[in-house]
Amino acid sequence: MIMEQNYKPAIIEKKWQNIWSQDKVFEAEPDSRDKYFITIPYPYLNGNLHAGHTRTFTIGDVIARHKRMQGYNVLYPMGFHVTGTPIVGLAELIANREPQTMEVYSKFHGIPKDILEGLDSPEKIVEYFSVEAEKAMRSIGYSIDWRRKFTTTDETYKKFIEWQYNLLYEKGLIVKGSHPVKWCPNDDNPVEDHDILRGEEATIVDYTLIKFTYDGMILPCATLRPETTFGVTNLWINPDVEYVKAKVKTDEYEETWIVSEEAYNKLTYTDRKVEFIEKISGLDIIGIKVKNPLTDSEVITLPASFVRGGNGSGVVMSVPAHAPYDYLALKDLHDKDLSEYGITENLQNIQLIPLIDVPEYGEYPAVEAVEEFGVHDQNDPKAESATKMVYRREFHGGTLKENTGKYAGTKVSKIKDLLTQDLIDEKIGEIFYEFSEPVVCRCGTPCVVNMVKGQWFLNYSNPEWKDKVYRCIENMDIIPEELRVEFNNKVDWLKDKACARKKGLGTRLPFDKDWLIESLGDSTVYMSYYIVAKFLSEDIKTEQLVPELFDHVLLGKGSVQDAAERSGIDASVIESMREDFNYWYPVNLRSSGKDLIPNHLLFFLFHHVAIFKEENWPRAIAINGFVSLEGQKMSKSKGPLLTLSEAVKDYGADISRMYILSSAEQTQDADWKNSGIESARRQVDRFYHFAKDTIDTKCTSGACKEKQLIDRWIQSRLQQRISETNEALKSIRTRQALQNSFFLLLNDVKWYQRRGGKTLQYDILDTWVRLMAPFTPHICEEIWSEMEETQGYVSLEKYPEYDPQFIDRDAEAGEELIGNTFSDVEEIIKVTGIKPQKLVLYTASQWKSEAFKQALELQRQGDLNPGILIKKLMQDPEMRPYGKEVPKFAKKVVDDIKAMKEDKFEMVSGFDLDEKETLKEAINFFEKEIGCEVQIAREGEETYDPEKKARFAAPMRPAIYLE
RNA sequence: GCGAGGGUUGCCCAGCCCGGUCAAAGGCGCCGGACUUAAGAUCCGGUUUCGAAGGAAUUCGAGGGUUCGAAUCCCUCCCCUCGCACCA
Repeated sequence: MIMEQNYKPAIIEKKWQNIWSQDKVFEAEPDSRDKYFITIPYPYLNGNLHAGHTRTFTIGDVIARHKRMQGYNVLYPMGFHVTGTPIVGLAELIANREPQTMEVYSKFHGIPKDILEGLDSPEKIVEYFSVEAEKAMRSIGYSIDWRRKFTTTDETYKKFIEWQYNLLYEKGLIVKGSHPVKWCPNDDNPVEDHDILRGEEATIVDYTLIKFTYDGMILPCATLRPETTFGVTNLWINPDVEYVKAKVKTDEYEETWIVSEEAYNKLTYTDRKVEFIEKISGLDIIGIKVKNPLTDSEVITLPASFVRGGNGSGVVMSVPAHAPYDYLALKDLHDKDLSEYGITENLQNIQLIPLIDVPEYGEYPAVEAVEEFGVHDQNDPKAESATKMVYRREFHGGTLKENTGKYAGTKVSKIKDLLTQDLIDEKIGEIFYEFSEPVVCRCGTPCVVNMVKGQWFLNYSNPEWKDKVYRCIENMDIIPEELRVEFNNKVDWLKDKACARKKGLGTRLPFDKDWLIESLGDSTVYMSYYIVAKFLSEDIKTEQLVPELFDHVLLGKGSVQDAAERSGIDASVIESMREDFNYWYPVNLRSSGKDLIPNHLLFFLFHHVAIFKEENWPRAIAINGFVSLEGQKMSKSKGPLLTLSEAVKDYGADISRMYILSSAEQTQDADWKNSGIESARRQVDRFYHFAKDTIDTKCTSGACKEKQLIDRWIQSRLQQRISETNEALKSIRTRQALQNSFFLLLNDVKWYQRRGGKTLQYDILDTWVRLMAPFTPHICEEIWSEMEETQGYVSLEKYPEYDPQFIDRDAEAGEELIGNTFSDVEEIIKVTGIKPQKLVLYTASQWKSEAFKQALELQRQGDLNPGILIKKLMQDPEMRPYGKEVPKFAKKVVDDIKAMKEDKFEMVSGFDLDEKETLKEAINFFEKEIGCEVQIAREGEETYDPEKKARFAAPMRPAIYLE
């Protein structure tokens, strides 16, 4: 078959996809080769695959193809994620013909209207999008082993998930507890982010409640800094706020609390039982003496208008040594007559109690900050700045003083959780949740924090579990390496996670069937399921997937016979499953978008270390950035969106791949632009035409023919491009890889042809096609099949590898001499405006070359300086005749050499060609390019030199005469 | 606020770890030229400023500092993006 005149991606791509599929080229089976198991997170099917998927999946495919060509047995599988609520929600929206959804899914997801209207149940949605997703991934040429695909609602997969959750439960890693959620009292339901009218940004903050006591009752103070309880001098009560006396009951106690009315309402939503007793005025509890439960000291309650009933409990601790507001408020009361509150004592006698040492301040940070900022009183806006400054400095640099007893010396940044836990244990403190800002539901009702009780949690805060994860990360490659610290931070930050839901698709918790397993929790170790999945197409029934089977296949527990007996599956089949697992596991690389770091990837690690032996823990994680569309964020539910299939339809698979791979590196975000992909089209086109030209002219390998300087040069260059490409792919830098394998190499090829290179054209193509195959596999397959001396699939060929024997420093230095000389000539022509009639190039005379060599030699020995060089040169009788010029030349040479970087120095000192001969070889090139007669001469020889230019010649820098 | 990443020549971005050939790779855009009946594609050149001999001057978020020498190292500041959870 003859290659088409013009590059027609659609035809070529379809053709090769069919051939790969028919020939099962990417169906991986264990064999004697080393294996490489690469996975990317399966897509969630509430829409079609888009440009974001295109990036992550294509990166995965490039690595898979690269490793495969490097001789690894590569497994790149794929499945579909459908568990959770969004698909259920989408089905409802479609069933209700919700206008925006219908618009977005027909316009951006490209679903024909009649089909879209039929997608009114979760099952139909899953069916439709799984078919579309597979079609899309095949259309872009991913080298996926499709025999292993599955959907997370498959009954067989549910068996696998049940097995996993039972295992975690047995290991005590799933525990029951309560957790706070945003709650609308009117709807009597949790509010999700899109149900929120105001306060979308709000987070749930955990305050510590300190139980001050008075006359058998409790005045709880909410604080974010429980350690300051040691420094409390008084409490603040707002005389204008309504307070409530109430009975508060938990499993452990029954107490009487006094809190603001609003706080009382909030308490009714917590996991405490509260019973209203009576309303009281703030006035009633001002001027009383309460007991600090931590220090047992008695402090007075004082009036303060800044206390808000809606904030915390409405009772506030005052720590004037460290809180500017408290200090200011207290100072304001100094001269006030408080007899109306029944307070007669002199407040000036209240002593500030410092409890934190911080380098920036002395005894009383709040006092210093107030002076530093020049704050007048508590209503001065500068009070806020002073507060922030004190808090920040204390949090980062502060340690607790002696008066904090056993906590003395603890860093402020570490004290909160520690102390709060102790307070809870001693029953003098509790946790109280509150929003960081008010939250209002869509229905207009202010939301509260509600405790959901009896919730199942994955016990991620378990320190032993975390330690294993840290160890796992330590032994993994994190690509790029800078993110390692981020992973460790996130492990540190991770708390217990609710792992069960009432709504959505998924698997029921095997030990509590009222609950569904949360959808991120069922996607943590499924990479092992790909290995099992291959066997399930045979006649294995769902019921046969008993725990003993998974125990044996995935963990090596129990005997084959036992597993066979329990499951009723042939022992031989179970044995192959086990062998396959042993062969493919662990995961060599999981490549993913950066949005999954704090969730999926973390859980992926946690569950692996919990379930598998250390030898089966993941080996590497790679991270890539997002994709935007012409500068706009994509959105599945609102648009804009570019689907994978639309990109392939409009531009072709190879061009789309090339574009997305070259537009951004690693964690950088990519912006998909029309103008960008248009130019990618032209690039691929150039490659096609170079190949076509080579094939049409029926050239064959010139490897055995005699080589010119330029041939040796391109061979050498090619090796560098190969080396750089392989290096870049090693750390998943696809942009850098393409930069070398395509753009820079293309420029090299252009120079090669311009310089008249011909002999190695076929050999260049041979290497180039293999080099490009992971990126643009279809066009490479097509070219490969048309080349004279090739056979088989380029997808399975050997990837080019760096071969130092082709590195040719002489040729590179020679070409550099020619190139530099040529651009110097061009610049002279440009600056002078001369229309060249004749060009003479004078290479440096013998003595200069000799001096240069000696200078290089001295540099190598490490003692190059002008003095030594001149001395050494002048000892040489051959140099004597040039005695006047030597010192000046020597100085210049020394400067030049000193400024050289290592590889430049290596290249220059390795140069052993005769410059005159080198330029002579390129004389045709100069004549063609400059368009005039060219002579090459050497300084000092009898030659045409009307303007005495020859004397400016230096090694690697010939003098130039133009007329 | 906390954590992570980033600000380079019209744009996208490489270089920064390991200071010197860095006016700074590559791509895009734009300008000019060649080819062509023409357009496109392709190829060549230019794209901070000055320059009638291959040169020089000023640049790498801002300001300081270290150094013979800084886009690269140190300090301070400004600005941008992302994550902060029970949602996939």
